[in-house]
Formats: sequence, C-alpha cells, structure tokens
Amino acid sequence: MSDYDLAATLASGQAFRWTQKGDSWHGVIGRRAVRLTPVTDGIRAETAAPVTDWGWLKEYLQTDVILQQILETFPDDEPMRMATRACRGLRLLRQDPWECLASFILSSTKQIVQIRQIVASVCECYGEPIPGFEGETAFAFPTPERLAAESEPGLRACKMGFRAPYLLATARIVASGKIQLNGLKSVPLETARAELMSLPGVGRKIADCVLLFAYGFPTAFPVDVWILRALRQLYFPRRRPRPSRLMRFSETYFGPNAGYAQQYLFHYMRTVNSRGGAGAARLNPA
DNA sequence: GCCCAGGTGAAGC
DNA sequence: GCTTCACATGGG
Repeated sequence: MSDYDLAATLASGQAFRWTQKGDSWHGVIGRRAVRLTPVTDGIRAETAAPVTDWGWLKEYLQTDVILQQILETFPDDEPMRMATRACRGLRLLRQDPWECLASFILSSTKQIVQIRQIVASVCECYGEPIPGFEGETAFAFPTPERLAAESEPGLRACKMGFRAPYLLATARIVASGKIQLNGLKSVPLETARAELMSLPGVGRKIADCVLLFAYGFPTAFPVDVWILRALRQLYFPRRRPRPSRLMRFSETYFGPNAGYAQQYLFHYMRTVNSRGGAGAARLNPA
C-alpha cells in the first residue's frame, strides 16, 4: 500500500473529521475513534475500542482499489499528467451518506479549515460520546433524528450561519424516512442525484460530492470554484467559457472515472498550482 | 476595511 | 432561459 497518500486523501476536502497529530491521523469513522499511521509498506490502524473485524475500515479507505487502473482511464493530456504526478497516492474515500451529505450542506462558501471547525462543533454539540484515545472522549457524527429534534437558533450557535435552516430541514426529511439515503446506492446516478437535489440546501455541486464521496458513483463530478478555475486555466486559457459550458465539457471529457480525475485536479490546484496558474501547462483538447 | 471561501435559492430581467 | 443577489462567519 505504498501508493496510498494518507495526508492527501484525508485532508483534501472529502472528509472533515481528520486531524494530524505527529505522524498519525486521528478521526472518527461511524462510532469508532481511529488512528492511522503511514508505515513503510502500508497503513497502521488502531481503534480506541477493540475490534475484531476490519472490513469497515477497508471499505472507508478503499484500500482494495487498484489506483493504477483508475489513472489509466484519465485523459492523456498535459494537465492530467501534471495532476497525477503532483497527487501520487491520492484516493477517494467511501463515506457514510448522511455524514457526507450533512457535512457538505455545511460547506457552502466556507474554506476547508472552517468546514472542519463547524463539523467538529456540530459533533461535540449533538454527537454521541464514544471512547477516544488516551481516555479522552470522542464524538460520533450526530444522527439525522438528533438534529431533526433541534431548533434553528440552536444550530446557528454552532457557527453554521445561514446553513442552519438547510441542515435542519434536510435532517427532518431524512429522519422522517421520506428519503431513504441507503436506498440511493442501488439506483441510477441521475435518479440518486435528483433525490439528493430535492433536499433543501442541496444543489448540483453538493449532490455530486455525496454521489462521489459516499456512494462511489465514478462519474459524479463536483464543480466548485476551484474546479471552474482549473478547467478555465488548464483547458480553455484563451477563451472565457461560461460555467454551463465547462459543466458540459466535464461530463464527457474525463472518462469513466471522471470523479477521480476531478479530485486530482482539485488537489493539484490547491497545492502545486495555487498561485494563479503561473507556469501551468496548457493544452486545448479541441 | 477588503475579498474570498468545495453554493443555494429566490427574485429580477 | 439566463444573471444578480442575500445569506453568516472567519481567514488572509
């Protein structure tokens, strides 16, 4: 598992509950506090409470995915070559749908560091206490039922601002059973996307994040400000295409694992290429 | 102070 | 069909 970059994977804006402590990454998966440490030929995993089965962790980390097979499906162009070179070992996680959905409702027009703060605050306020490391208490992500029982002013106290009514309303719909998140695993992409977008505070971008990071639909392609910038700078440097044009481009250009390609472009833009694209290679695919 | 942040929904043309 | 705007809050 030497082709697994824990730092890139856990801190690249897919999940918001991981913090680095020394060489290790601390987080919570479901109801378990987890500590992950990169070692020579793999990842050392520890849980605060003893476990016998590790299937849930392999599923979350997607360790069985053969990365090389994914990368081979990317477009053979200069931007993707640079992105894959810059993001070796970056993977997509497979997260819990509710936690992913709720977290991304809280993500709109927030920086990743701030999303982490808000999510941490929500977990401490409403999440169930679970055993953590060194005798500390950790917190599970709050259930939709628990949040559904809250009030809007209560949620606003967690610094989520105008996102509070969206999270509350969506929690109530999910808690009521009107939309069954687990049922979306086995329906077509377009159906799942439409169901998610029917929820308050969930538009195309957030729906695609959940489709990609929780359900694993490989062609879901979240387009945020970073991806718009990436597509403009790397693929249309001389023109000024509208977002709708770039959306259409992204739906066909990046192939069967477009979602993976998206995460590579996103991480690439935010790290190597974050200062406005100076020195970025350009290639017009048309 | 200013601008921006893994957007969405509603109102105005 | 668009384009524009309000929405809270914090970081650089």
